[in-house]
Amino acid sequence: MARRANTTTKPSPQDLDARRATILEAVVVEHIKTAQPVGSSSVAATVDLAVSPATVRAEMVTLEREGYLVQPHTSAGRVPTDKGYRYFVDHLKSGALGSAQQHQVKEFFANVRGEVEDVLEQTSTLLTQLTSYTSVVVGAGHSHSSILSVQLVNLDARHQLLVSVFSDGSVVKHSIIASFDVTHEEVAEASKQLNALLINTTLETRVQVPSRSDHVATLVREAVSVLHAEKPTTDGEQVFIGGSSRVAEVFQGVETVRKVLSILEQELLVVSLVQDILDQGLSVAIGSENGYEPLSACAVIVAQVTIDGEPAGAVGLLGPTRMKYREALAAAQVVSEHLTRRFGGDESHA
Amino acid sequence: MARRANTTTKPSPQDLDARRATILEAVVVEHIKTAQPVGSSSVAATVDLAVSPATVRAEMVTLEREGYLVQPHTSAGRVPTDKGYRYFVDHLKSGALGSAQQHQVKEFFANVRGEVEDVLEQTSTLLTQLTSYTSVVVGAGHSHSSILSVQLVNLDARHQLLVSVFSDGSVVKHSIIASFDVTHEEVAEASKQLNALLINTTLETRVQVPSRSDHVATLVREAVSVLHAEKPTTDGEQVFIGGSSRVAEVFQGVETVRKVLSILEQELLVVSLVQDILDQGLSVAIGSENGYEPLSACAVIVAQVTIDGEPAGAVGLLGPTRMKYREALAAAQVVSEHLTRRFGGDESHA
DNA sequence: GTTGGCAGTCGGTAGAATCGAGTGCTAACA
DNA sequence: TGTTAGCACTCGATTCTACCGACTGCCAAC
Repeated sequence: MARRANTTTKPSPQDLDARRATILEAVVVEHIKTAQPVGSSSVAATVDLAVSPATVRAEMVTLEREGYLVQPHTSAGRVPTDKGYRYFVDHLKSGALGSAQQHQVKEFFANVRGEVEDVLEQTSTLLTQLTSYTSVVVGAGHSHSSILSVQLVNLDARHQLLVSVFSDGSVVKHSIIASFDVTHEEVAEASKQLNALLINTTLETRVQVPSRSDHVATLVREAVSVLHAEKPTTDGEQVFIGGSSRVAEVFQGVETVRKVLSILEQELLVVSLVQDILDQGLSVAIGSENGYEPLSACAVIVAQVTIDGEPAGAVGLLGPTRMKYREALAAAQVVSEHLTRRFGGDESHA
Repeated sequence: MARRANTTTKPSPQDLDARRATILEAVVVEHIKTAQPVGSSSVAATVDLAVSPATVRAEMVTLEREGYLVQPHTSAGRVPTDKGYRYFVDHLKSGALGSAQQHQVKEFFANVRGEVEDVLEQTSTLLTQLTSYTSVVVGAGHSHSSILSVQLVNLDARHQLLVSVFSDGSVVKHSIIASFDVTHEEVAEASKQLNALLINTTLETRVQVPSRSDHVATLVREAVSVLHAEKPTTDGEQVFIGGSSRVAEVFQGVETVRKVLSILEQELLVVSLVQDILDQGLSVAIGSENGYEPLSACAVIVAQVTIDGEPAGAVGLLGPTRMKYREALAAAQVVSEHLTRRFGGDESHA
């Protein structure tokens, strides 16, 4: 399934001449390593093409004309464009994780305990440690889960708490403010009716609420409406971001750092960013591909997590366009597989 | 209560000579405004002391000797030290919020809806908008709250979910993995027993668990132990950080930005930072006062939120030592009061 | 005690000179 | 035709110098 990095459909990967491809790759690799423009002689040296710098130069002119490379200025080496990185990534043979890191991942998943949320949060830390990039872990919403139990609890006569448990193990609470004093008996009765009404439904199911105007019926109506009003938010998606300080390590300009951070602050935006990338069928979005101008200096890697074959979240990594794609892809891949295994088909989630 | 900014007890505010105090204040104000070292003539101009720069100079020498000011280098103006800021803050007449901002706060609290967590999170955004600094909102843990209800829910035969509702309106879930298949009847029975056992206790109460070895008793024991194991974490404290991107606006060095961000990433650390400051009886910690070396370029402002007179959280602002103390203090103060009012004595929390 | 005057310090900036990495072009070569 | 060596050229980066200007500290006069 992951023979090579998942690719695009749109910039049909019109294969480059073999030599040109080699040169492009060399430029990308070198630039990722050094962050400097790379020149023809350096390429000629690293690559086993047995050609002179002059020839490389000629090819680089072509590559530049075709938009894979740019010169920051005359008399500098070349730097890959987004298109250049794209080609590189599309033709990247997926590598494995270093064995130390593989060990770390195994170790981690063998030892994490706690609720799903805790695991996801810690996973984001793991990802950031593995790669030195900022990580994003998105947990799916529960809009498709069915309700296992709802319970109304009296905080005091005027305040009730509706606690709903979903089949995916998530628990949601909603405050209800009554316009009249509510007795414990009424709460208990409302709770009972709510259970009868809602168990095994999903948030998308429309239910028939009682139209009477007594206390209990009013409570029930209120509870159902407040529960179903859940949707407009991110429909329960959870976002965990790890290592935002890595942003400051990886970009040199304070202004870039600021822009990227302020994107990361907006969880809804992060969710849709990840979702957009997945929707495009990509596993990597490079520079402008991600659609957010402030992130044009970034590349984003995503890998989906599935439960019973259904998409149920994703892990992501955010770095500079000159990120270490192979390692980062491997890390995202491996971690998402582990998550899929833990929460997916089998029942062994601890 | 807030006639002047809450002060220290330790660096006994040995009052400075009135003129020196004026000069120090002028330096601080000017430096906060310009971020530049400020020179004697500039001070002489801004201040109504009717003295010449030379005199100011003489005083500044004293102030420097006493540790309130430093020169970045010979032939530069002076910059306040932490001690200088401390004096300034201790003698700051607390100002009011600008009327536009006052309006914004009122508006905000008139319109926020949703659960406590949502309100706190949005409050952190509000604070950051009011001040342009990074904000921290800490919600108290529920270790002192009593349990209103516990419920065990069957996810499947081997997995149960313990859902606990506390008197402060918080809801906590815990997964339980059974080593045997559990029937719905057993879960219901365990649930009943748990309620009998735990209602009106707090997490600190030790309870007598059944010692029998049947399924129900085992479930009950497991549930109680998992619930009481809660403590080691931050005992349920919630942290919301708003505007981390402001860090990049406010500090120029990427390295500083990185260090500060990586502190902010560690929620426990943030909680104890805030707690430490409150424990010292401070409302502002300047530079090294906060005890974290990476934050030595920062000042932290905190204001407590109380419920029924009991400390129940705090709001904080983090900026550079040259932050706009008056405005930031006012903002923190006002917001914390609004929170206190909302969640505190009266019953109007919507 | 205050002040004007003055020499001295030192960072910051502007300009010139230099360096060197890397290019594009061209002519020769296989 | 493709490849290569050679070469002139470009242009950012670095270094150096000179200089300016913002301050200070000190001192003598008020």
